[in-house]
Amino acid sequence: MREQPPYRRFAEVLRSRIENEEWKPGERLPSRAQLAEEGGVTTDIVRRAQEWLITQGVLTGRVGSGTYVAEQRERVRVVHSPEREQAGQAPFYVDMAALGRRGTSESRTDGMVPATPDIAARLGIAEGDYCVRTSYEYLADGKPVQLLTSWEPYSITAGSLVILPETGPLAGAGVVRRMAEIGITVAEVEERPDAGHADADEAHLLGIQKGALVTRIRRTYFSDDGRAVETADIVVPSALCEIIYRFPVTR
Amino acid sequence: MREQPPYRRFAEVLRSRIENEEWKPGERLPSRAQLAEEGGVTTDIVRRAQEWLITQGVLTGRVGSGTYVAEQRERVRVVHSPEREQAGQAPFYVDMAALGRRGTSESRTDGMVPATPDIAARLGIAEGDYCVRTSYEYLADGKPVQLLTSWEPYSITAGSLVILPETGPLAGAGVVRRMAEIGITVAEVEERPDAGHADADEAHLLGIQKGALVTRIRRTYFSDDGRAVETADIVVPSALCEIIYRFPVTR
DNA sequence: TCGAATTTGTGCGTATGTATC
DNA sequence: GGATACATACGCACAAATTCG
Repeated sequence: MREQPPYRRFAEVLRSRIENEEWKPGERLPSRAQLAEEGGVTTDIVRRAQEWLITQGVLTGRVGSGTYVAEQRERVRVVHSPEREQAGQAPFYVDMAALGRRGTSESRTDGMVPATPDIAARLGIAEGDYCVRTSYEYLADGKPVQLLTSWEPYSITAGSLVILPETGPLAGAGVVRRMAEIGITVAEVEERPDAGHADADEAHLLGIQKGALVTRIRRTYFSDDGRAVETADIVVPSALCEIIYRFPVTR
Repeated sequence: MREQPPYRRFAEVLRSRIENEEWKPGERLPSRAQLAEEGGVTTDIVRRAQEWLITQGVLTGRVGSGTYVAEQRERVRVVHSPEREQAGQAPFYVDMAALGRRGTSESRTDGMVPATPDIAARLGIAEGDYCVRTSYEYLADGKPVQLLTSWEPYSITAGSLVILPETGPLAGAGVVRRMAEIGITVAEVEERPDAGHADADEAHLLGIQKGALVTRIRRTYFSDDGRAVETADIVVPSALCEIIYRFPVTR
């Protein structure tokens, strides 16, 4: 085993000082100049050590302010299972109720937008066909933990009371319940998770570091006649949410 | 919108030259010195541009050899659904059969190992209790696409013929089938996907870039009496595999 | 209210390491 | 074994954001 470079050695020094609670979660570390001085290294070594610990989730940096010990918020467990989908409310609220947390959301319907090639393929409609797009920010105990953007084909809900997902008596009821209202039975759900990094906007909305690991889920609901009735992009930050799929092994 | 830095501008130059098929997938680019010369930039700008395109999946670097246009292999679709689990073979082979590809695997049983705290918690056994650990490398048409390490409590399979997963007549049969052989009914599966990066070993085994995005799945099978009978760590590289969860919305 | 000082973040060039041919 | 090519580490300069007087 070869020797560790200076910045990694200094990172371990910082890590052990944090583990000894010299600085507690949420507290600010001394400036790079001070740490470099007392550690007998250059400020650049300190910077790289902090960079490394930031990617490890030990520290967080705030430009112009300082470097802080990361507060490890408990990860919210969201369980994706057949049972969760059948409740008369959006899946996220089912999860929060199960955890004894207060689940809320802020939504903004962007109105009708033409389908991009990707969205058209996922919904099985023609490119340019209109969809109702809605953006959500899901909060657990008031803190954001997930982002979601959904698209519904205009042709399905046109003229009905549920055309706008988050207005009227069925706000927050979830796709399954809302579609049932207009005579459509949602029978199946498909989720395609993929690893990715948070962009600047997502990081800002979620209160996490830019570039932090996220799971992006492309979810599509299908009716009993096989038509796609809704598709959504879900951003699940690894630091805040734990995703669990649970289903039976049929026999 | 502010101006792009030089390395990003040069990255776009390279990207457009690749899109114009000046260099085709799998081909080697000129050396950094040559690209820098003809582009009127420093070799460092070329290096950063290539680094950026590597993270974007456009290029791959091979130390000592050169920088190559990435060959975008078709992503293998692995569908995690209740139905897939009931077949009498390992889930991966079911996927490959559905895709018309040749699914194979290489495995190595490490024998009995004491359970780490994490594994013990997942299997509901005491820390230090013995498990049979087995490592797999799954191949599609001979190329590696997934890594898997499984742990089974020794207490469950002790004395039976299925104690070693990949020997005997039930090699490759999958956990559900093997447990059935010793009178245990596997009733439920739980999967916890999380975003991550490939370490050097994983990258080497999978033939991908170190640090490439992967989804790590912690999978556990439960018997009908609620006991955990197997748990596994699965590494799914984003560039090679597309994960799909599909299940009914029960009613 | 505003501006200067402080602190973190980004970009770049050089030197060195390491794998390949 | 030498030459070549990419990868890593480091130091410096400057930009961006915040803080505080």
